Amino acid sequence: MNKKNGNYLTTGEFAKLCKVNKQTLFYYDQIGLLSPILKNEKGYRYYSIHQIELFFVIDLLKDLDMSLTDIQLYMQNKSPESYLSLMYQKKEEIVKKRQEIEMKEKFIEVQIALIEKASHLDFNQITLEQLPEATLYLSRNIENITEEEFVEVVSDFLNELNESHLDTGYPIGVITKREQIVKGEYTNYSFLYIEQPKPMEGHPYFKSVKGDFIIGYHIGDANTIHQTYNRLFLEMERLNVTIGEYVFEEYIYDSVVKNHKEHYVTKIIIQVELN
Amino acid sequence: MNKKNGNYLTTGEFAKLCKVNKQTLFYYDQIGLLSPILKNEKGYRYYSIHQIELFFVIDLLKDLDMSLTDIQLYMQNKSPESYLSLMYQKKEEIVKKRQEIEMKEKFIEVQIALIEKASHLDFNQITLEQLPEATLYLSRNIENITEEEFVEVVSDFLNELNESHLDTGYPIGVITKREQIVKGEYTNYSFLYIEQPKPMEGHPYFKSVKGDFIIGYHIGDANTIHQTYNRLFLEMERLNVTIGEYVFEEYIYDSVVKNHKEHYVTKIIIQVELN
DNA sequence: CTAATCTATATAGTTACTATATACTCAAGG
DNA sequence: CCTTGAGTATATAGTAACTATATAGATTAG
Repeated sequence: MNKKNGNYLTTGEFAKLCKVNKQTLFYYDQIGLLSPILKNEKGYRYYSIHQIELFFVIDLLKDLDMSLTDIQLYMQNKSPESYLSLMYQKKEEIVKKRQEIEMKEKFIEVQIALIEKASHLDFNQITLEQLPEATLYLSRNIENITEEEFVEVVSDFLNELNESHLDTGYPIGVITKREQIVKGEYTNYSFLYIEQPKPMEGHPYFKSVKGDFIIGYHIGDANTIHQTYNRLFLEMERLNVTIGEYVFEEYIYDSVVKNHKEHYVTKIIIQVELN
Repeated sequence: MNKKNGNYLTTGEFAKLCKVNKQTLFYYDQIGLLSPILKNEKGYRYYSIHQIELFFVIDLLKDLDMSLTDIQLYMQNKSPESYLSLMYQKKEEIVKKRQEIEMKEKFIEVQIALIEKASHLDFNQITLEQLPEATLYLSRNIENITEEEFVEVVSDFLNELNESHLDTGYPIGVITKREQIVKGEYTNYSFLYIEQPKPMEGHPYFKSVKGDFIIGYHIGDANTIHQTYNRLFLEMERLNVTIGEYVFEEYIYDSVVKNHKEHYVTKIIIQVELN
């Protein structure tokens, strides 16, 4: 019996249809997950085209993070009823997975937009700008907070971002109050924030900002940031503006795109009042 | 120096934020992929919250099937430019991935609908039904075809299904011509087909069917199907209808939901002419 | 009839974790 | 101040699901 009456596929052929390595099919046969419908006396395996549907289901379940052991467990006791309940369960999982993919797609788009924008900036320029309304997703207050509290605030902050399907890709920024800045306490932050172009209605911790801002860029590690603040203060004096309620800092280039801290770039946005 | 001035996270804390095993972070540090920004004299690791963005990028790239070695290769020579081109490339990949997920979601929905429908059928009933127009995606002709040609036809058939983003989840059916059926050659098929509720315009190999059909179900292995055909012929005689041009066969229950061939169910749809 | 190409089994290697064993460090309570 | 329990560290072994390699037999094309 070689290849029988036509409608049979060898391991190599079946592997090609499944778009998978031949060894994988040997492996599946070995563990008894998917065996050819017949083996001839020489040990040659022959698959039927209908088996591709079973392979497709296995592949789907695997994609949905089901282990081969668990798949086999299902396969050993399959029935239309158990298949149906499995599919209902996997339907929920795949919806979640699709949403995650969509968030990641959005993340990539935002990253592209941000880096494109950054490449057109002159980091030596200090500008006075009137900014339109922008919405920021805020963390709880982090002033004079303990170690454990800080961890919890950050944890809640990031989890909520995830669970509410908010936009990701924007950098985590920090907000410092005027009183800290004038004391030279540049790292005594009050809030963390992430920009949200499309905020969800009725969600807490959103802050809208607009008005006049002095914008400058600090190149280098955060511990030399006072130098850049001093340059900004000089410019503010020259322009006859005074510091407003809040200062915002966000990374333009960080460890994601630069190898050395000396090349990191932080955008500093100082709220100001015109006199 | 323990935990420094607050804004540092221990390995365990950072792991929790990243939703990942602590060991994974040790491993990433070991291979130099993501190291904490500082280690104290006791070897304790301290991460900054900003490092979560780097972790997120690593996680994203990993999700898009990039190996840790390749990610590291990128990380060793990163720049805004290379990051940008990487993101453009990954954007294409994630779009493809989303489409695949969407197809699989559709597959699950179709499977649920089919099994739900099947559970309401009486497999002993033979019915004469007038079916509305249905569209079938057809393979090339497979009559008297060689082994290699058959493999290629099936391969092309399945590939096109995939590449054209056609609906999946419907079973692979077979079409047999009247002349074969009357000779008792029930396995000399002419085409493979898959139902397509929403066919794409201008696509070749689509066949629309409607009219009168005798519908019955064969329970058991394909090699005993002649028995069911005989039952169907008797019923056709009783109803005074004669066999039309084509006969369609498709699995209702197969190896995906049943363990034994004796429990497989094949739906047989015989085109008929009323007299 | 022979060479190229397929098939098979057996075994070792790989990736990215994951678990375990052992030891050190630290913060909190009695 | 001491202890206890939780956290940290390293080193090493184990795991899942392949994937590659080596060796040998079978089949097919010219």
